[in-house]
Amino acid sequence: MVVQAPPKPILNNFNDDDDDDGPIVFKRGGNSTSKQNQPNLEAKKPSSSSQNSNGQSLNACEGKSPISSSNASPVKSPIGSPKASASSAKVSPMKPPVTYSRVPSSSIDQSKQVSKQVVSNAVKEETKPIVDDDDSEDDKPLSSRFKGSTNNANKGVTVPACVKDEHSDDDEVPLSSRFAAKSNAGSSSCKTLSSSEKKLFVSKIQLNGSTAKDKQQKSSAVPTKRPMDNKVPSNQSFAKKPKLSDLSTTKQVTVKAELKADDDDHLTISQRMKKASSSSNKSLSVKQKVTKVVSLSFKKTTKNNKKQMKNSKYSKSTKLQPGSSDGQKKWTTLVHNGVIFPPPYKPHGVKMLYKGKPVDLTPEQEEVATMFAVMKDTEYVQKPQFLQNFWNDWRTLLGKNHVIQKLEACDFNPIYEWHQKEKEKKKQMSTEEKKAMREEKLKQEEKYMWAIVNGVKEKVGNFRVEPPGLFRGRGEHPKMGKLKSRIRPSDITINIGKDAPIPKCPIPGESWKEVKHDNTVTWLAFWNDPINPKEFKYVFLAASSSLKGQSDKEKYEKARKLKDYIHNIRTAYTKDFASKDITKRQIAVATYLIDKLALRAGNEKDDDEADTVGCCTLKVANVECIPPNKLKFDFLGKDSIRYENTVEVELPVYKAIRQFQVAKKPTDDLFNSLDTSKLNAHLKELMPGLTAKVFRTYNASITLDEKLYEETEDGDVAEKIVIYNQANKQVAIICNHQRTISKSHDAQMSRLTEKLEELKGALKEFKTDLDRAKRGKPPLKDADGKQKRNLTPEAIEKKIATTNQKIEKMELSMKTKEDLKTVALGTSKINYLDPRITVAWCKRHEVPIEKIFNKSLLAKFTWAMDVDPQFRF
DNA sequence: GATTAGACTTGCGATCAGACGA
DNA sequence: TCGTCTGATCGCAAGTCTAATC
Repeated sequence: MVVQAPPKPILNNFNDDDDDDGPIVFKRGGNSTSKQNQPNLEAKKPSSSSQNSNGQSLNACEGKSPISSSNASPVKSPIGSPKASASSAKVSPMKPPVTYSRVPSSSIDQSKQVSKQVVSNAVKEETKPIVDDDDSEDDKPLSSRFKGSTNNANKGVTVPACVKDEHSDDDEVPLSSRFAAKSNAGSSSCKTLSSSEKKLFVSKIQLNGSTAKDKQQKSSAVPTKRPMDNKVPSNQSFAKKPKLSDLSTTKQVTVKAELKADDDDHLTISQRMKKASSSSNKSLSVKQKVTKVVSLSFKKTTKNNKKQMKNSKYSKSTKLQPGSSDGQKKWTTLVHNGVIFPPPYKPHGVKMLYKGKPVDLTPEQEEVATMFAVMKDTEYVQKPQFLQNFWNDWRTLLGKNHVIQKLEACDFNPIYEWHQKEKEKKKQMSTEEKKAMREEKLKQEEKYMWAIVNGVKEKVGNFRVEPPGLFRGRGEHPKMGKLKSRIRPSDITINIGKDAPIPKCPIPGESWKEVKHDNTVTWLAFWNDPINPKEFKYVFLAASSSLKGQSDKEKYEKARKLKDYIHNIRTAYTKDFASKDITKRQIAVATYLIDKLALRAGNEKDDDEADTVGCCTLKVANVECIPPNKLKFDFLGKDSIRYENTVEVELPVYKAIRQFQVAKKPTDDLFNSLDTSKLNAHLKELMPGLTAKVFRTYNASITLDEKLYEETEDGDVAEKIVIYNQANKQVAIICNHQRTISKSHDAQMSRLTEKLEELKGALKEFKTDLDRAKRGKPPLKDADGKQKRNLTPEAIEKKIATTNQKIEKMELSMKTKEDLKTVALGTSKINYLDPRITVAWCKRHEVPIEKIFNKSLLAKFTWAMDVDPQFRF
C-alpha cells in the first residue's frame, strides 16, 4: 500500500536490491595527493613541524615544536525560518558577473579586460549614493553587477610551469582572476533602491546631518566626518587578534542608534526588512509547456519512488517537522548495523634495504614502511615536513636500538616494486574475476550500507572505518606524513535508537567504546581523528537521505530569503564603510568582500593546521592596494587553493582597506577588530539565521538562475546544455572552485590538434577535388601516390559538409576541454546551486534532467523534483 | 564573553567502470 | 579488441557554525 509520497525513494526492505536503483556498489577510492598550488605570500608563516612523539630527532630533517593555540569563534543564533519567500521573477537582463583581471601570465587578457573596464564611478558614488530608481539589480549577485565578459573570449594562457600549451588561455591564473575588474565598482551597493528601501536610506541620510534631534544622536554614534585618513594606532597591530569585547558593545549601540531614523523604531533591521519584503514577492506569468521527454524523465523518478514505496515495509516518510533541527529531535527510531573495519594487515614479507642490506621488520613496522613505499610517486615524498613526520612516527615503532637509524639510508624500492606488481596483477584480472570480487565485497558490506530511520530505509554515507595510513594534509600541512593509526572498535562510539539492537562488533573479542541513544544528532558513529584527537570522524547518512535532503532544502530556503534582505544589507554596509567605529567599519568592508567576491568567512586556525585564510583572517600582505581603487588579493584559501584576484572596489572600501593596513606588519591581521563570530552576530541582526556562508549560496544560486533565464534560447538540447554549463562555470569561477590540470591534458590536446589538422588537410583536398571534378578532371593522387576514386561533385560536396561538421565538433570539444581544464563544475552543482533552479529550467526548456544531474544528484535532490516549472530563486 | 567541543558542510583528488573510437 | 577518455563515485581533509563550558 502506498502511504504518503516521501521526498526520496524508499526501498523495499532492509537488505534487498530489487531493481536497478538498488544498492550501489561502493568503490574504494585511493588516497589523495597534495595540491600544487603555490603560496605567494611574503607574509606566509613558517610552518611548524610535527611533534616528535618520542622525543627523537631526525638527522636529516630538523624538527620544530608545534605550538597549539585555538581561537574558535562562538556564535549563537536562531535559525531563520525556512519558510520560502515566493521569489520575484524579474525579467530584467542580467549583467554578467565580475570580470576580474588576470594576474600574471596573461597580459593579453589584461589588456583586453582593461579596455573593457568601465571608468570607475566610485568617487561619485561615495557622495551620491542614491541615484536611480531602477532596482532591477537588487536580486543579482553583487559580483554580477560588474560587467565583464561572459564568454571565453578573454581566456589567456594557463600552462603548468612544466608544460607548453598551445591553446593559450588564462587557466594558469586562479579562477577568481578570470573576470577582469571591470567595474562600475561604485555602483554595486547603493545604486538602486526600492521605494521602501529608499525611505529607510533617506531617513538615515537625514540622520546623518539634518535635524537637531538627529544631530544629537549622531554625535553619540556617527562620525561627523569620514575618518578615512585616521591612522590605526600602533597598538592595534597585533600578531594575534585581540578579543575586543568592548567593541561589540559599541557596535550594538551604534546599530540601534541608526535604526531610530526609521518609523519602525521598535523593530530590528531584520524585522523591518522582512516587513518590507513581504509585499515585494512577485510571480511569474510566463507559462511554458513541459515536453514529453521531460515528463518522462521526471515520471520515471516518481515511478521508481512509488514502486519502492509500494514494496517497502518501511514506507513512512522521514520528513522532519519544521523546527526539528537546532538540537531538537532529529529522529524517533534509528536502526543500523554499525561500521565495517578494514581488513587486518597481511604482511608481504618483502624486505626493504638499509645501507644496501635487507632488513627484518615486524608486521607493524612493515605495514608503515609499506605505507611510505607506495607513496614514492607522489609529491609528498619530496617534502621535508612529510619525511620528518613519517620518520618520527616510524622510528617510534622501530625503537631506538633498531638497525635503521636514518631515513636517508633506507631503500623502499623492493616494497614499491612488489606493490606495483600487485597492482598490475589486479589490473590483469579478467572482467569476470573483477566482477566476482566486487560482488563478494558487496555481499560483505550490504548490511552496513543501510539504516532505518523512523521506519524508512536510508542509505548510510561512509560506513567504512578509515584504514591506517600516512596523513595527507593539503598544502603545507604541518602534520603531513604522520601515521594515522588503525581505528579499533574500542575507539568507536555508536549512536542508535534505544529499542534497536546494538550492532555486533565485527571484530571478535573487541567491543565498542560506547553506545549512545542521542536523537538530537544525525551521526551513526564517530571516532576521534588519530591525527588530531580533539576532532572527530563521523559516520552520517548518505546525501540522498531525507535527513540530509531536508537540511539541504533549508539551506537553500535561507539563501533564497536573503534575496529579500540583500538590498538593505548592501545599503547598510555601504553606509558603514565610513563609520567611525573601527569594528563597524571592518564588518562593513568584510561583508562587502564576502558579498562581492564570495569569500569564505575565515575562522581562526591553530598553528598545527595549514596556514590558510578566509575573509576575517586575511593578512595585510594578502591585499595590495592599487591606486586609485583596485585591490589585489593573493592568499591561500580552503584546501590551500590560491585565490588571486585584482578587483576594482568602491572608493570608500579601498580607503578603508588602506587604512586598516596602516602601521601593521605584512603578517598582521587586516581585520584586527573582527572575527567570524562578530561578523555572523552582526549578520544575524540583519536577517535571522544569516551567516557569511549564506552569501556564497545566494550569489551562486542567483547567478545560475539569472544566467539561465536570460541566456537560454531556442535550440536543441545540446545547445541548451552548453548554456547551462556556461552558467555553471560562471558560478564555479565566482566561488573559485579549481581543479588541477589533468596529467594527460596536454597529450590529449596534442592528439586532438593532430586530428584537427588532418581533417583540415582532408578538407583542402576535397575542395581541390571538387574544383577538378567540376572541370571534368580526375582527382589528384593521394599522399601515398595512389589514384583516388572518381566522385561526382555532389558526392564531394557531401564529403566537404561532413568534414566541416567534424571540424566544428572537434573545435568545440577542444575549446570546452581547454576552457574547463582548471574549473571544477561539480562542487557548485553539489553544494551551492539550488537544484530547483535546474529542475525548473529543465522543465521549461524541455531538457531531460538526467542530462544535468547524474544518478547521485538525482537521488540527493529528490526533494526538488516536483518544483513548479516557473520557479525562480 | 571567551574558549572549546561538537556537528555538520564543503571541497578536491584518486580510482574505477563503462563509453568511445581506431 | 584494445587503448584512451570521461564521468561517477568515494575518501577524507578542511572548512563553517552552534552549543556547551569555563
